[in-house]
This record gives sequence, C-alpha cells and structure tokens, in this order.
Amino acid sequence: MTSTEPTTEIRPTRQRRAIAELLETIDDFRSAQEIHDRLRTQGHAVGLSTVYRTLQTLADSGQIDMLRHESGESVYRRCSQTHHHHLVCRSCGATVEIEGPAVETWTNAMATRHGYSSVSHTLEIFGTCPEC
Amino acid sequence: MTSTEPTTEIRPTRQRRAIAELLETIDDFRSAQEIHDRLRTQGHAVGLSTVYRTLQTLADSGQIDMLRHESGESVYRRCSQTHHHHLVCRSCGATVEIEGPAVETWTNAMATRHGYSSVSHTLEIFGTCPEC
DNA sequence: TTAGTTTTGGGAATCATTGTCAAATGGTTG
DNA sequence: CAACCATTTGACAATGATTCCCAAAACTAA
Repeated sequence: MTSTEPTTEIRPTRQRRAIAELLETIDDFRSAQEIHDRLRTQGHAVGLSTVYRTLQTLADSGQIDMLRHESGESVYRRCSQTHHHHLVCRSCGATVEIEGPAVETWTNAMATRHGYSSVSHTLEIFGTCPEC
Repeated sequence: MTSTEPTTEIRPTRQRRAIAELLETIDDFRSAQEIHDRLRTQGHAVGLSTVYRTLQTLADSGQIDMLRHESGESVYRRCSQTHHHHLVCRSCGATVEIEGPAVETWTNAMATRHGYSSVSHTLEIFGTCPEC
C-alpha cells in the first residue's frame, strides 16, 4: 500500500461476525448485556468487553443505531441507514422506525435561530405497543 | 386528621430549602453532583443522598426538569411548567427552552397510528452555543 | 415535653460501562 | 509452511453515577 495514511485495519473476526449475524435476527433494541447473553446461549463464546466494543464501533460508524432507554442503559439495533427516529415499546422493545422531515427542519431552525452550531438532536417516542 | 388517606406529608426542611433556593439561581442543566458541590461550597451541609432524593422528587412532581445528557448522566434545572423542549449547549450547559406544538401533535399521531398507548417522548437538541 | 413520623447522611452496595494487559489470532511476507 | 507483528480478545479490575440501608436527627402535632 502506497498510502501514507495510518490505515487502521479492521479484521473480520469470529466474534464480530457472530455479533453482526445476531443483530440481523433481532428486530428490537437490545442492551449489550442481552446481546452477550444470547450469544452465550447460542454457544458462541464471546467476551462481554468485546460485545461492548463491537457495538460501539458499529454505532459510531452508523451501521447500527444506539439509543438510551428510559432506564438509562444503552440499547442497540440494526436499522436502515437513512436518518429516522423510533417508536419503542417500553415493555417488549418492539420498534417502529419513523421519519419526520419536518422535525429535522424544525430543530435546525431552532438551533440556528439561537446561534447554536454543531447541532444534533435526539427524539424517541416510548409507549406500550398493541401486543403488550 | 379525619381523612383516611395515607397523606404522605412532605416537610420543608433546611436541606430542601437550600436545594430549591440554589436551583433558583442556576440557569443551566446541572448534575446532582454539581449541585451537591455548590451547596457544599456555599457552606450548606447537605448529604449527596439527600440531593439525589430531592431532585428526583422535584422532577417527579414536575417542579423541575430532568434530562439525560449525551454522556448519560442526569441533569436538572428549574423550568417553566408548560410542556417544552430544550436546546442545550454541550460544553457549558446554557439552555434555551423551546416549544413546538407541531412536534407534540406529530408524535402523538405517530404513536396512535401504530397502536401505541401511554405515550411519552423525549426531544432534546444539543449544540455549541454562541459563547462557546 | 412526648410521641410518632419523616428525613437525613455516610457508607456500603449496585450496575452498566470502561480500562488493562498478557495471551491469542489473522494477515502478510519470505 | 514459518516467522513477524499489529490487531483483537477476554477475564478481571476499576470507575462512576446512582441507589440502598438504617440508626440517628429533625419535625409536627397534641
């Protein structure tokens, strides 16, 4: 490689594959610990640290979504890549992705109006789903 | 008292007064620990547990607002009683209350459309304020 | 003052998450 | 294949915010 960039290489390891595959089969937001438990149950030996690390990396790169549950713990879920928000069931975690272009416009306008920069926003809706 | 209700009485103690008064002088969202530090600095001897307890009670009764900072810790601030959202400076905590009737309508509509009940939502905007 | 609650506070306990670092692994090159 | 080396792993320790515990202190009403 002739590039001078410090190409931090990312290796596709057994553990990372297991986590990615599991995420494909889950539709709801789950905590790192729950994901770790499932992996263990399925027979995959993966360390908890690794699960945390991997989920964080995936979240940082935008490959999965992370949000804070009302209880305060972080939960993760594979999602569509486009910007969206979530309607999450408080008891079972069932999630619906929702889009609201108007909200984006509005939050940006508000921030600009008050001179705020580097703006980000969080918008989550919690409720009890039909099943629960 | 002839009432049969278990009237949980709430006493105006020195500590609670100190916390309430301090909150009056603060305009930004602060964590329980920061509030505890300030009280100590000002010479008020108040236990950390008490600060946590009191802030929680105030937040539960809607007398102050509580939200989770991006870092995950809970921060508090006295606010107007009407429903509103916040534009918070990531570095100094400067806060602007903002209202968005449209957002309320929209979130409720979304929840109803998907059959969710007991709906609540969180919407916070973080950014860097003009000063920072 | 007395009696019966409520409240306090200091330290232990909890719990999610992060840090540590030696050992294991994956990729590459010869 | 074998040697080399950066990346990754995982068991365990450490952190940090928050809650729990409970005997002592403070309130309030009578």
